[in-house]
Amino acid sequence: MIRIIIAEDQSMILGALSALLDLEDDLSVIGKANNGEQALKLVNELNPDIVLTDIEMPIMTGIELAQAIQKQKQKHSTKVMILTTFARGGYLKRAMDAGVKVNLLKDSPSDVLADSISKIFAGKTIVAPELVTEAWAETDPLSDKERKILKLAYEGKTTEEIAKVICLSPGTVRNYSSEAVSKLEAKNRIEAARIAWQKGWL
Amino acid sequence: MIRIIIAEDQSMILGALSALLDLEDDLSVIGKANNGEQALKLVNELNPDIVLTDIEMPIMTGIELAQAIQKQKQKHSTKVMILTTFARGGYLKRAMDAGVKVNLLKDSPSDVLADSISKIFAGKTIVAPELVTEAWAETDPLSDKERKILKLAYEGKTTEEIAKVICLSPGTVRNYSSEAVSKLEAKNRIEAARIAWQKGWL
DNA sequence: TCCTACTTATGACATTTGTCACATACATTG
DNA sequence: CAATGTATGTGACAAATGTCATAAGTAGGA
Repeated sequence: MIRIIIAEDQSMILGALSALLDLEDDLSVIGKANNGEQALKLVNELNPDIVLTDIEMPIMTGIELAQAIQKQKQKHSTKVMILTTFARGGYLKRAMDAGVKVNLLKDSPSDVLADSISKIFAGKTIVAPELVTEAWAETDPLSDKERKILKLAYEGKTTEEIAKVICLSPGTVRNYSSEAVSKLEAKNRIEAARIAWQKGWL
Repeated sequence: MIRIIIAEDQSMILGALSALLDLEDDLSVIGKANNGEQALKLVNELNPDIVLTDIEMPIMTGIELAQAIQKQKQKHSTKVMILTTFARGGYLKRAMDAGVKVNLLKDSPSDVLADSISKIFAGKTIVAPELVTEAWAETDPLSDKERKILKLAYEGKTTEEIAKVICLSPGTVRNYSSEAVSKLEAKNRIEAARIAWQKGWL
């Protein structure tokens, strides 16, 4: 019997996933968490065979969770598997297109889980964390100030107001905002803010 | 046996939900759609008992779907049920106006969901308690054009682009946007868009 | 029919943004 | 020290946005 902990912030999915996986004969969901932090705690308490985690979660992301577990691996033998979609751009997609076998952990527990997952969700798969860190490396090009400025601009604040909030001159605020716009290849700061927002950078 | 169609743009949730509901003895998921348009087509083909839909979807939102179904209700007896993550004031009112029978949050446990479905089937109306407090929020003061303009502006589109999309002159677009700004007592169209968005008017 | 309301449009003007070239100050490093 | 880099600021100009007065066309009601 493979003992599993699931981490996923949307409780609808969390509930559904655990209910469905529990139906499988050789799988048992022994813990559920809404973010990486909770999951980490559960891992240390329960020492499961596998942690199945989403990537985007508040407080502690799936990637951070994977790293934390990796760091203390002498304490337990838990493997981290990341639940993801093919649809994402970048490295992972290219790897998939080239027919690379994504499930790097070639042991039977992860295979069983992978099978179950693909049975349940078409188009979904689980992968080893090492892969995803590469794939997710579309890093935020924004500086700290740029990020803050976009955020405030997206709330409808004027340049003056933004300047006051972050203690810079209005001119400098415009310089940074202009920088951000060109980095994100947007037409104006609103579009830039939207792009950054969608990528989860704000 | 209650026959259900599900509309939801996140395929993860779509899959989980339908698998889960299919487990119930008295429920049968007969169709899945990624947006309101697909759902509407399926409704007309399959005449289900219940459509379970998300609100925010591309092409056609859940509310628009509800309105479309309400409009042709003599053709079929389908009931609409809305499942949403973020309850923003104004949603409920619009949903009710469109004859929706239920509003539920996505993080209600799934047995509650299944339970609700049966009740809806029996003709009852259910609303998530979280929504009731916001239920009688102010009515949307925006005209149709104003709403559309704010929406597009919030995506970072320029006046010119907006004008092209909705087939008006740039000058008129600016007039409407100015109108909207003063109606919502905002400083500029971005702030106006944000206000409207928060109230669930976009 | 006339009146009114609504939609769409224009022009003029002020304000806000976007862009760029260029300073100034400060810290780091060779 | 001199050289370099980074954060910040200024000024000037172009472009986009916000505001307002006003007008043409259209539809509906009295």
